Amino acid sequence: MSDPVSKEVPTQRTERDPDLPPNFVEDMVREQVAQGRHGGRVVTRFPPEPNGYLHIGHAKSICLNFGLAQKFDGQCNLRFDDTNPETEDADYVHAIKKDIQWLGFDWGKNEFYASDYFQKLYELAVQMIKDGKAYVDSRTTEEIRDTRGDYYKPGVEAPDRGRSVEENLALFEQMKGGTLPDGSHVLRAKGDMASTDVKMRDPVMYRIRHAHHHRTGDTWCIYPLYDWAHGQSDYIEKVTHSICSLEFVNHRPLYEWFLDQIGAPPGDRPEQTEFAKLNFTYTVLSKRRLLELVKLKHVEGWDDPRMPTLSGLRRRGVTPEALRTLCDRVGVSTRDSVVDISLLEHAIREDLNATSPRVMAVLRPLKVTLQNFPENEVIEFDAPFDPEKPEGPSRKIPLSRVLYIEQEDFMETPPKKFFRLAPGQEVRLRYACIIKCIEVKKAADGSIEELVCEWDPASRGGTPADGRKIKGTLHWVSATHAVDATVRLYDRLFLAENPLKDKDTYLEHLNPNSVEVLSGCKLEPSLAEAKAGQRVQFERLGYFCEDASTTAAARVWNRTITLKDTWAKVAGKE
RNA sequence: ACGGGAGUAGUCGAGCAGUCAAGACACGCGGCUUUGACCCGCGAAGCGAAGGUGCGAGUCCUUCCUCCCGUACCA
Repeated sequence: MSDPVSKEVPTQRTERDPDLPPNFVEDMVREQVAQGRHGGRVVTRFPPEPNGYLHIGHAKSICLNFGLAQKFDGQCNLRFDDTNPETEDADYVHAIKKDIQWLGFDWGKNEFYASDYFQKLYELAVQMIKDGKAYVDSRTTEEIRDTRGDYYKPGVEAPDRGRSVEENLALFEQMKGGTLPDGSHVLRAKGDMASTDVKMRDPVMYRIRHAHHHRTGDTWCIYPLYDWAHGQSDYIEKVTHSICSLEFVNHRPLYEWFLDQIGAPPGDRPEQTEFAKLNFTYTVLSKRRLLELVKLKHVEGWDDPRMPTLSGLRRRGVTPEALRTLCDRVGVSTRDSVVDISLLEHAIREDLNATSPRVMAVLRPLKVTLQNFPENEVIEFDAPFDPEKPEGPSRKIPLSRVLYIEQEDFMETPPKKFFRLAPGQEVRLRYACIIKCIEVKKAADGSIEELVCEWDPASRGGTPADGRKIKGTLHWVSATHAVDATVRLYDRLFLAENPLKDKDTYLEHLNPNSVEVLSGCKLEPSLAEAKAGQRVQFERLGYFCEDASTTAAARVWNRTITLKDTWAKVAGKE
């Protein structure tokens, strides 16, 4: 991440950035570092499970964890929490790594996998058994569940809880050996079946699963569960700050208890801190739901531009800078929150506004013939890519007798304050000249087919010679020079502000018009050379990004986001 | 009913007993404009409730209310 200040003044890097909201995690770490806790070290980790794609919610965690490491000269490990081979896959590993890099973070050599620690975890578990702290329970899942009790009633201890160390050791060895069927036994820690904290009622540490693991293959048939694997993995990696989302607050006592059991020294072990994860209005952020959208083909894949996944946002044209800025702005707290999607949209527009070249494209063409413009003549106008820097880079824009304007920029009987084209009205063609509509040609069905206009040769460049005021300025493209393209207009995927209000019917809130594909769009000729991934602003329309599927013969652009449209708001009220 | 979290404007979110309760987005009004964009002004809007302790309370105490999480051999 660009952080010129910390590079120039490294000694101040741990101070609060006055331009950004402070957050309690950073404040906590700063204080601990000042006190010399963990020897002043800061080691965080981002622990994705490779069973789905990363989404914008993960971006907050990534920014927090990697950001902390940067601010405090520490380290952030990328650790794949791959303890459930039935749902995980190497393809996800690749996608996740690509997304993190795209977001702008680098884990260097610190790429780890929970599966790297299977042997170590196993040895730790054996020690637990030897210490009389764990036992093999040979009942069914149902029996175990039925005896766990509930919120008001304590659980009852398992009959197998009293097995001897030798018997437990032998049984656990058999579980690992591969001769026992899935589900026949589990290894449980001896917690407290009477605890009011249900999580402490003899938590399961290992289960038998004869499943192929994407990294360890068939080496193991017993797999550790989250509560056992996660904390110990943090400890093995010497993580100092294990930051996770609010739903894990309930796990913290167990997290600490397991660390106690394996003898992790109180002064030198990872500490779990929870924060509120990111949620947005009109958005669904849960891997399970996102997977569902993909499988049910409501979208075209994990990287469909309508998806809130990092790969979808990338394809849509959103910049990593915008996402990082957004994460900084929303702050970090312990309060369940749902951020207004407009905050994201603003961050996207803000960055794109500062970085996108301006070009012209007509999405829904309306033919305009300049009656008094000489046939076969072409006039080229110089137009800067950044209108705020007129002397900067520019391109030539050709004007000829026939051109296209946007259909919605003409109205036969315009309402008040319609600063666009109408019969008898004048309007400016951006960077070119003033034109006046003198005739409307219609098809047999009454639809408008073509506009006949007159241009004012004395207004070259768009400035009328007599200084008369021209309120409206339209974007346009010369017909003979236009580059044809397909443009996909994206809108929000869900119509409801809170699509998951009723989790069973959330698909009913899917926006049937979340994508509109327009073909025959007319791009200005400078875009003939554009490459996939190129981001631009089509003036007066919005920010667009050339899609990965584009070819010279079939150009495809995606609309990242529209420009704010005050006129639409005004017109909509009438 | 049990355990654990959390309540500051429409949405996020500063504030940690003592200026008129930051800032951002959204919203409204106005200005500027060869993008009805950007930008620049201005405005409306808030401490979940009730008690209590302080000269003084979002800030401390008590009670109440509301919301979230928790009984997976998922993470």
